[in-house]
Amino acid sequence: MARRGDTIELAVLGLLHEGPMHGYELRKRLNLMLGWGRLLSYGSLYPALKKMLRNGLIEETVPSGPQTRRQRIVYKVTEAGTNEFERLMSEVGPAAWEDDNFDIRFRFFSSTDMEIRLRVLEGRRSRLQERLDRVQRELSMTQKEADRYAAELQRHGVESVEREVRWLSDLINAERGVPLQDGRPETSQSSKPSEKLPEAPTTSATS
Amino acid sequence: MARRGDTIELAVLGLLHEGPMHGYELRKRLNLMLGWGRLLSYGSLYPALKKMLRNGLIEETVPSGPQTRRQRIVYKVTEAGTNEFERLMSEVGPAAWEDDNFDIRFRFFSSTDMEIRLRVLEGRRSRLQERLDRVQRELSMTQKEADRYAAELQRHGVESVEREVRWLSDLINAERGVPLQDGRPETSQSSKPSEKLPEAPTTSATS
DNA sequence: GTTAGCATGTAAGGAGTTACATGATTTT
DNA sequence: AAAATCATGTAACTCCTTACATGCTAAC
Repeated sequence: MARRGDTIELAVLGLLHEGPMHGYELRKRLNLMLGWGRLLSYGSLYPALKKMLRNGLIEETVPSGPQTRRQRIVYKVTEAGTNEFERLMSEVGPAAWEDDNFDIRFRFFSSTDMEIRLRVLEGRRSRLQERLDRVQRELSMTQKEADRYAAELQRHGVESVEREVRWLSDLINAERGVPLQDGRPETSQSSKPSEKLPEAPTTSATS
Repeated sequence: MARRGDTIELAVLGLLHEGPMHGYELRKRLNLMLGWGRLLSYGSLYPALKKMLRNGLIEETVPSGPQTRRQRIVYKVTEAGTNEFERLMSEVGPAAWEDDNFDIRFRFFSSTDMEIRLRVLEGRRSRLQERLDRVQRELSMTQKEADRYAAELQRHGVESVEREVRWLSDLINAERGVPLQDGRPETSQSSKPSEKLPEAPTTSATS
């Protein structure tokens, strides 16, 4: 389970956990956090919502009060939905450290406990590290890329992934409660996540 | 035209331009440059090659010399393929600055002239800038994101895109022949592409 | 001899985008 | 009055991934 397709589901469950919402609103929020890349289309959001309705993960209510705007369908999580959300969030396998999937999970990290958080963070880090190693290894076997643009692309790519790895390391240290950690002094100006963000409510919302 | 699906086609044409190759080899190289993300599967490469064969963009030859390994099918570009490659590379519309598409184009920048390069680079930069503006605007409307992880994700996302924008700016300056440019002094340690990489062979390889 | 890597393919299925379709409400 | 934004949805299509299927060669 937890294949790529469950990404939207996880995100929707997480967002609805913060309060009932209608589709349009959901899409806007999703686009704000989803990968900074492509936008989520209605053509994939609404069918996903219908599917979740069928599976009983969410409920729809059409508010009959004074309608400011057009009829809006407000969704909220059911108990089954909460269970499913917790189940999905506690999956720590490879699927959990895929790009989009990781971002969503991270966004809702407050809903899991530290153990899960650490596993996901470390999983993602080692996945990125592998990628880096593989590229660097294969790069040394091939000739030094005569083309300047190809070389620049490669350099930039490696640098980006390295930054990402440092970011993850900082987060892992913060989770473990390491206040600032010495680290390698030359790269110490890397990121330093907002505060320290260690300890956090271990309670997963079981309302 | 130039929808998402043409990305593989463009990449294959570009690579074969640097010399004939068989599928397995092609895949390896593609994976080295393609987005640093997901790997390209055989299930999408081989069908793509077949399609290009049908369209006459490439030719296959089974080398009958001493076979070290198993039978390998070596592909090379046809004249039609070269034309198509040049046509694709000179498209400067929005599709050209999509993530993967941009990377591929950049990789083969040597095959186009500076005007095209500048348009693609600037297009991508403004696309990223838009994204940044939209997020920052919507962020100021919503409350300040109470959740620490949500906030951290946002911060990191913004920072990454900002870095990308600086990278593109440096490249644009380099293209224009600006040696180092003053810029804002605090962010001057940003990237500085390998050399200056201005001028480049305007000749597109016409076999 | 058996595992690992080279090498090429096909079939089924999933996920999401594009384009279409509709209509209310608010702002200019 | 027009344009923009809110709001929900469907159908067709494209693309890619997964899993399967095959078989050679090199290394252990």
